[in-house]
Amino acid sequence: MKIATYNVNGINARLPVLLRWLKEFKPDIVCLQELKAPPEKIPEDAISEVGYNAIWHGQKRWNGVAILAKNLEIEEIQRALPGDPEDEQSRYIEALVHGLHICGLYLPNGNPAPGPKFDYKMLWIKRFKKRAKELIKENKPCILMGDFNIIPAEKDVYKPERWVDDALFRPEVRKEFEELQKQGWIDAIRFLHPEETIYTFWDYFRNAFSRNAGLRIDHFLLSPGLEKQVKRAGVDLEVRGWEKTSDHAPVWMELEKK
Amino acid sequence: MKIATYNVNGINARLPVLLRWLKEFKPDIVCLQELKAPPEKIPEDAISEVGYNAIWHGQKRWNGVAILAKNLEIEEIQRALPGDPEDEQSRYIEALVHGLHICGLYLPNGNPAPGPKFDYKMLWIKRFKKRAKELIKENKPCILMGDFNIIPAEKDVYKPERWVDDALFRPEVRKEFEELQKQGWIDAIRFLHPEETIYTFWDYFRNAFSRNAGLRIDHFLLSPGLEKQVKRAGVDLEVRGWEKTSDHAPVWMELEKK
DNA sequence: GTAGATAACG
DNA sequence: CGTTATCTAC
Repeated sequence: MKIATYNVNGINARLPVLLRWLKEFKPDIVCLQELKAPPEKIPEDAISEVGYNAIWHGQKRWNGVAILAKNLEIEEIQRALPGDPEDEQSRYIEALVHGLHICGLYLPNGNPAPGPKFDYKMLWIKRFKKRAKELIKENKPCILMGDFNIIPAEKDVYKPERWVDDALFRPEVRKEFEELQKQGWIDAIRFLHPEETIYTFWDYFRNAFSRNAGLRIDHFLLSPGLEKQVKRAGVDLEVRGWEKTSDHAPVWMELEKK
Repeated sequence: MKIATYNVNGINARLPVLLRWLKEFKPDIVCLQELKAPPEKIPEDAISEVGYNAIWHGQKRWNGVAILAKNLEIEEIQRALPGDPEDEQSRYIEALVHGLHICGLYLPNGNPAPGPKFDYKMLWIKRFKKRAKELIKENKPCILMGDFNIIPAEKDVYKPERWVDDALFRPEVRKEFEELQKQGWIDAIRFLHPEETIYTFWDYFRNAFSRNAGLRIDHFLLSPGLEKQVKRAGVDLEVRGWEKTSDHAPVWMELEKK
């Protein structure tokens, strides 16, 4: 069972790349972020034609998350992060797929920090931690996955010193990521590759990808015990090199049967 | 000697189509309109690579005219229509090419009429007639060519009754086109094809091209005597059917040696 | 419908 | 840099 997360940066602009990736890399369960399309403009038919079911939470211009599954039913649980009925941003979706509890998230970027956007990010994280704690208590296999917009540690960014004041790397944000792990969640990529330099995002500008000036901000957080079923994980770097590609690469992990 | 006029509707958006047309149809002298690009963004190198010299009069967003010539020198005469130093719109360019006096023009659309835009159109036409009269007096071979935004007669529009109040077809505008002809200028297309239905423009919307819901608004006006050298003229309809094409088709005429 | 400019967001 | 939306013009 191959599970992947991919910030597409515009599902319609990315459609050829997305479809090619689905066809060539065949992930079983996928969380997408930054659809940047209203619900009615999600290319459902094209996704269906390559064999995927899908549920999504889109909004007019920005954000937007989806869960795709290949020949598997997707049972939606909720499509909003609890804790703030006023929150209009479509950044969260939760479903049961193949007995797995999947939470797809697109955590706020938060820049510039400090400021209202950073405040929103911190509040969003607090709401998310609350939901994460509930899920831990359920004691069922669960994955929190998506674009966290959090660089967990110095080794997850090409030049840490340049990022100290950035909302993706500020100490209070990293601390929240640590606290999630203290709840019991396991950072799958780091669990399998404790020391390796692994990036999932490279800015479009200044040839960031060819210079490998990247960040690791797309993550899988596994509920306790699930790590025993994860033997392989990685980043589809090749996709980041395709024409008209996203600034993120797809990130994947393989889940073995118990 | 093949001479052509083509409203490209954005020279950069149209570059593949323009280059393909130049390579396949090999016009010797070309007037372009609606470059929609500032002078520094005219793709000079690409045009040069397919064998054309060029001069242009571009402006930031709209309008913009150019003269291209294949292996021929272009001697610029002026790049503004005389008569209003305040006029900022780049709609006129004049040059000597191969002994021919070429005036490339993009006459204002003028809609909605009545209104300031229509007033500007009428004033522009008056200035243009003045220059045209001067050119007639010079008694040298000269062609006024480009997008006139004038439908000369009922047979030049698919549904005349729908266009009576349009700035392209209003009686006072048609009258000005007639007056140009009274100065001595000869409408080359109509001279060769007195009765044929010939269109040069089809709206993008409502499948105007496939319904042949077109207009004839791109013209060649020949100085007296030049008509004897023109034996063939037409519209490159095929180009209007290409991918990412302009709403105008290229219009051409062939000039024989005396 | 299409193009270009601009603004917002990342 | 690059995506989407809005605006303007045609």
